[in-house]
Amino acid sequence: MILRMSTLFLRTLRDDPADAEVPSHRLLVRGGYVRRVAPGVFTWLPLGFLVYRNVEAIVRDEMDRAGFQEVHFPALLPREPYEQTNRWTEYGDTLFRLQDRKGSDYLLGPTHEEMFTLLVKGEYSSYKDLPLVIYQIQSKYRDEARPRAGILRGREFVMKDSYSFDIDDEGLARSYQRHRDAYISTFQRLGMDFVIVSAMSGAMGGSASEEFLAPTEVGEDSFVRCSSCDYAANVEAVLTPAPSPVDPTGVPAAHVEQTPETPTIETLVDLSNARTDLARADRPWNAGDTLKNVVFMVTAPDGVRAPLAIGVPGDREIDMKRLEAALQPGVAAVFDENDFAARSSLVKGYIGPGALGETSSSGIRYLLDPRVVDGTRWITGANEPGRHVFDLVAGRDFTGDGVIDVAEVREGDACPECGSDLLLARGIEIGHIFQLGRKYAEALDLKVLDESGRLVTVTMGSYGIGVSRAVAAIAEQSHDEKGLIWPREVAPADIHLIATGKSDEVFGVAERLADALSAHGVRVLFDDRRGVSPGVKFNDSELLGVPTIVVVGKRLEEGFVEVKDRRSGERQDIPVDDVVEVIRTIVAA
RNA sequence: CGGGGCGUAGCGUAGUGGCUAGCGCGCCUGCUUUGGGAGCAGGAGAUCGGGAGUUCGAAUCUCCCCGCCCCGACCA
Repeated sequence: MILRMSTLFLRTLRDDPADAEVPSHRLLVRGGYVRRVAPGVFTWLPLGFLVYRNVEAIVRDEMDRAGFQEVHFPALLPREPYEQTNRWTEYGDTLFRLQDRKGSDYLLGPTHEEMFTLLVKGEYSSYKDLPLVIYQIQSKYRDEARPRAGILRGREFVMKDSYSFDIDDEGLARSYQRHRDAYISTFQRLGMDFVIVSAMSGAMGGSASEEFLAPTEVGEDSFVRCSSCDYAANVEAVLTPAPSPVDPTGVPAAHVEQTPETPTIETLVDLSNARTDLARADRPWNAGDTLKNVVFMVTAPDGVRAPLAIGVPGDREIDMKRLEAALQPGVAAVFDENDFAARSSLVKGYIGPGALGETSSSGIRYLLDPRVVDGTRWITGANEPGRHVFDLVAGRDFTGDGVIDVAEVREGDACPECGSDLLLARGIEIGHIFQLGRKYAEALDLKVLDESGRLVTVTMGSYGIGVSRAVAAIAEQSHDEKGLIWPREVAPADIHLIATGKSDEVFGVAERLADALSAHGVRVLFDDRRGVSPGVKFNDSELLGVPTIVVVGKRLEEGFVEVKDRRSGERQDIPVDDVVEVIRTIVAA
């Protein structure tokens, strides 16, 4: 393959596009790989499409190797199946909806659980047909509230989604593991740095779930990994280990104190330390000694609203993402002025356990952070303006209605597996595998006959890879200040051959070199443009990011061609006659 | 949906009521140049996001609408 830059449909930009912030977006646009068509909607140009297809080919190859079978659904789907699983409603504004000329409702598929389930239902009816895994690589549509970062988060994107169908949980576990293994090989071949983290299964429902994240600063997902063991989890799924109960013997009885003008944790701590009668003997009070009670209004999918109070140590905020994940499919919003006005027992800034709990006068469900174990003593609200209660002991003086693990996760928190420090980082979600279970099979009545002739509901798994997103994630992980640096497996070409100079000699040698390499299966991007200055060609080659750059130019007089490694910058002069062999070796490595 | 920023040629931008909307990149023609985004000369390319209004006169002021970017909310 020879791509000639003299005729290639490509225009690189000297300036960064004004609307691109993250490196992958900036470089993919500057390098002429993609162009924006509409918010979150992009066109792949020739070089970009080559990279995209390489990524897609690797994903497909690994699926096929695993024994999975490819199908292809339409992107345009009817409303009915999504009505049956309630997702026509649950997906909300994110769903692209449209109508045909008769006024019938359609949608552009955001994901295809329903369609796969119905397809299998229509064809299979026996346990002998299972297990089955089918997949597709298809454009997905989600009307995101805020598309961002170029193709990293678009409204149209390509996803590989597969679905497994098994008769029992053991089978599902095996299908899940086959995907996990296939994903590991896939991302390794894509040349990506990735971590596998425990995840919440989210809106899809289901149980076991892991995400494949590409660590990078621009990632939208936060995750932790342990500094010593191999524990890793999305922050939404991090488990906070509960400390052992403390013996409260010797802690004075709870006592209410006047604490005027202390509606915040900070003012409360300051006042407690400033008052000699309240100060601790051994050390100053700090925010972690206080118990902060935050009230939310939770809206269930059926629209029913109920308040929920959560008690966390005062030095921690509640992480809204963790809260949302814990409350799925309910949605939480912080109490607003109207909510407070309707609940006179709640004194904003001074809410305490005394007014909370299902058996209390308010009847508000009250859940506690795992750190609030029996015997721990707290300073907390006394449910009257300007008053707090001191030495309130969990288990002795108050109890919650349960535990909820939604406080913010911080670097240095204890690993739930081994207790070492957790490290916090960000990543791009490039793959997600999870065991759906029977949610969709039940909703759409997918059953097969088992060995004893009884109808049993099939159990399913769902597994996605963001194919177009992976292109951007690779760009994000693999670039420098000059441009992109593609891993060879996904690069648009193996070598970027530059002919530079005036002489026909140089161009003639380069032509013959391009032919020879191409004949050996080396993919050549050939800068055969006449009259373009060397600086432009060098800069373009660095921007475009083909892994090996070969220059036929000045040193040809002495019989040499330069071979440069894009990533390391290392260059070597190779005698003309040896170049083909040297490059073949590099490409094969 | 809330907060902030912005919309002038393919790209990046200047221009706060007054001549024909300026510049750089890119593009076209000619000559020169050829190892780090070349030089000279000539040229094409703009309904100044859209609409309404104020005014003798609007890219510039007012109102409405549309769109983009960032942060938050939301989201496999």
